[in-house]
Amino acid sequence: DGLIYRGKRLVNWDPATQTVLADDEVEHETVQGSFWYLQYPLVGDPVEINGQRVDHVTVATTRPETMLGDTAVAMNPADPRAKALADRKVRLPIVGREIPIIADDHVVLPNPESEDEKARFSTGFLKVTPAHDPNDYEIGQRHGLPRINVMAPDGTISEKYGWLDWDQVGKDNPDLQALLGKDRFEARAWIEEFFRQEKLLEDVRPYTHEVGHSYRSHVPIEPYLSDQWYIAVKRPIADCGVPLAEWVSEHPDLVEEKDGVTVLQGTDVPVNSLAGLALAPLLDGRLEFTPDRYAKNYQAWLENLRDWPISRQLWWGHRIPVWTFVHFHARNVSAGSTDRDAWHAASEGERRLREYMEACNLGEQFVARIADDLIDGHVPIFVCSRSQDADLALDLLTQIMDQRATSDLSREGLQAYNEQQHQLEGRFGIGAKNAAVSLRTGLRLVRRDPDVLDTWFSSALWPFSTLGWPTPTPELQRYYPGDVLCTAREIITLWVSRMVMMGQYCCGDIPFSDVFIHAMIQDGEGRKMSKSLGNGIDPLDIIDSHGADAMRFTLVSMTTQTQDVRMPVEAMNLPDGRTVNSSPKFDIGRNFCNKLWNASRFAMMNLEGCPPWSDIRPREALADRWILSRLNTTVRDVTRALEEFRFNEVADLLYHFTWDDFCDWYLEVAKVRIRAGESGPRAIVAHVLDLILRMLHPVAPFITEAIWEKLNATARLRGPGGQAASPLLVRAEWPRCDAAAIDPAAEESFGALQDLIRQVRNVRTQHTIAPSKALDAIIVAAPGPAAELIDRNLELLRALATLGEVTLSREPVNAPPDAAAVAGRGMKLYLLGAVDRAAETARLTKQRDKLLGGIQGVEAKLANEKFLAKAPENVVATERERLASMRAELADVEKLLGEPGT
RNA sequence: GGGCGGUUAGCUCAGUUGGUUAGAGCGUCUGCCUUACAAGCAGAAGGUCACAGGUUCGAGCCCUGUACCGCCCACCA
Repeated sequence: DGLIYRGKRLVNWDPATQTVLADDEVEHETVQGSFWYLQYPLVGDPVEINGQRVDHVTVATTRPETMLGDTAVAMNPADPRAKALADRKVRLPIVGREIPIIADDHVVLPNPESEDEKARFSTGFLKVTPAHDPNDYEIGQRHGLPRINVMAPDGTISEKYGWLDWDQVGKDNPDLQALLGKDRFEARAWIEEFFRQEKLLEDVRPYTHEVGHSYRSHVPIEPYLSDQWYIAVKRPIADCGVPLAEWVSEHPDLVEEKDGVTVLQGTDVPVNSLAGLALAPLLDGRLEFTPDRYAKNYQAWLENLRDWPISRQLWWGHRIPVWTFVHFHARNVSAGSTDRDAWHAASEGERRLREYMEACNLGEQFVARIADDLIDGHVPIFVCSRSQDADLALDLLTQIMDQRATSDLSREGLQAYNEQQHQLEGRFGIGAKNAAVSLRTGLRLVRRDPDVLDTWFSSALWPFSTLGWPTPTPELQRYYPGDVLCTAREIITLWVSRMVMMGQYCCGDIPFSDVFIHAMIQDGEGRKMSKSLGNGIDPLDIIDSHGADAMRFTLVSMTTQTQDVRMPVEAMNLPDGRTVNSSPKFDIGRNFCNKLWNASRFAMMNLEGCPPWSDIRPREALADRWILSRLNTTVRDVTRALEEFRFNEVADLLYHFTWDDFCDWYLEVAKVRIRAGESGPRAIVAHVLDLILRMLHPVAPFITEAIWEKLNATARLRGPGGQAASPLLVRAEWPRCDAAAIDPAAEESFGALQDLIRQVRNVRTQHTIAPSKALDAIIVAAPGPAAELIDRNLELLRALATLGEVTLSREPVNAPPDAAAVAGRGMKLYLLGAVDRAAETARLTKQRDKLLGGIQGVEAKLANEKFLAKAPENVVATERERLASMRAELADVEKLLGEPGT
């Protein structure tokens, strides 16, 4: 579609790894640098400005070493000195090159008072180095300045990479000779020293600024003139495979016409450009981010996108499927010929190449493009392969050979290589490498492009290339598009946007509809984890120290909607003797997995031969109704949290349901009843554990799968529809909430029992009564529901509160002497034999004070007429009820305080 | 320079349209090897919700401002 082109541009060059980087692969770091003030002498007579004799201009720079490539000095046309100085020339020190003073609006006028830091540091004169600075490149284009590249790709000073006037300025210049081969930072020091000695260094001022660094090597980026492949991201595509006409008519509010092009509203992004294809699904709501604030990042980036350089000078990666040809015209177009001749020859070459490819039935499968640079005085023709037929496979094999040093090849390998070369020549009628020019086409294959694709280009294809694209495989049809992408915010632009872009372009649809952006883990001090700091955690070490499920559970429980989470890092000794970075955070997951395992062991010990869950009806026991109510509430809430990407809530809900409700309460109740010979609790234990495992499986896959296997064998589980459960948990159905099982009355009643039990336990602690010592008790409960509740659950109370003889009285009784008492929800419990009066008084007093505090608060609220007038009725009613119940409770407590026992 | 997130118990973090006396895990204190589990059980202590204003009957939550920590984006004179 003509979207890929080749261009000589200033790129972000990493001199350490010697590759180009995209804009978003550049990391900006604050650097303590300097401003150097360099004097460039005027050529010819001095000028008078405001009565001052001026024989030089002073430029300010943060990078003195680039002065070797200066081709102009610029000043603002509004500068009062411009009249006298514009169109004069200066002589560049060291180099001796005479360069013009030009006028350009870009130059910031000096102003020591300004808030703009640049204005404070500016002298009004800007050295212009088009080959080594992006701004200067622009100025150079505006003024037709030469681009003199003074550096080699490794960042050393070199005359070999485009130092256009080297023959004039360098040949007999000992200073420049001395600079050759010096690293850019050595050259900086050398040049500073030169200016100092020549009394041309006016000043050096400290300056803090942002400098781009390579995300790979972390060395400062060098803006470098280089040939690279680009993708045009805002170029309209004639037929982009997406039904855009309908989309435009359905979303008139999202588009506008600009210069005859349909662009997205408020942008210069054509709807049928790559950027437009990625942006439209966000604007129309098909693509959603969670948390949604990240959508803004995505949008802003795409709206301001510049063409994407996709070639990289690396070893690993998809090799760019491009061959370079040049055409040798009969008239021997060679060095010295005019551009026009070269272009003509290339057009001729392209025509003949097309003809030739058509004759070989390859015409449909290749695209040729003419680029604007020369090879040996010839305009090259780039051929990009699009197919995977036998001929191309042959090429590919050849190219794989190319990538190895010949010395690495075995004799057989070398022979095979040569054979491939011959076959290639035979098929194309042209030489593959060092081969003669084809007489038939006049074309010479110069080389296969040695570059590879940007890793993010390859990664952009991931959602469909992994499924066999472009072949319409069953996998592709089944799994593309997908649903959710879960990733980190740092690659929203690098990866997410490119996947959407390529998915739209190549498959006509977005690869996923939801993007979940999780937090980034930092160390305990809020720093990014990094190899150089040594504060990172290796997941494989955590698997050794805590286990895979423990790690996963902990990470899920940390996955909130926030931007960062901290994880304290601690060294830890492993049993095998290694010391690794770990974190106490993972204890959460480990302890929980352990708890689950132990609870399952208990269940398994009791489930042999238990009746199937579906046979246990009706379920009358309070504890059963309670745990089933809690279970179904949990199913409902976990499902909802999962659907809304609130992962920490999923982990939290399951943690507390499993540990608090199931283990601490229901299993304790079940123990008592199972020992008493009841079989109901066994089936319910199996059922609850079953659903816990199903819900927990995504968060702790290994341990749940292992337990499930045993549980299934023991308890013969059923699916929600009553059918036999899948033999593997990973394939088992997600539980459904049984709304009918949610039972607020049961939760209320069981809550009352829990309250009572907890209070008794509290009394025991306060009175330092040995936990094993059973105490007798008298419970007073009003006839009706309260008495029923106690009556039906006496055994349970005895077991969980470690009580001995328990008497239930439906009538008030006189407080027994030497009894502690607890009260609540219309019940009173006298704990006989708790004799510590001081402790009892302290406990009850504390309870009373707490109640008094609460009552005061509510009373104040209800005394406020504005509250009564303006607050919703139900809120007022709730407050009234609260007050009543707290008063009743207070009355009980005060009565107990006044009783002889205390 | 532009944008965003955070500041809640000693530590790490929840807190869903503003509505009981703000929660969890770890740590701390007390007592327990109770035949699933001491990596556990039971009980307890611990908070001026960063600061200053404002809106409201009512603010951890909404608004304004300040401070500090951190992240992202932006062409390095």
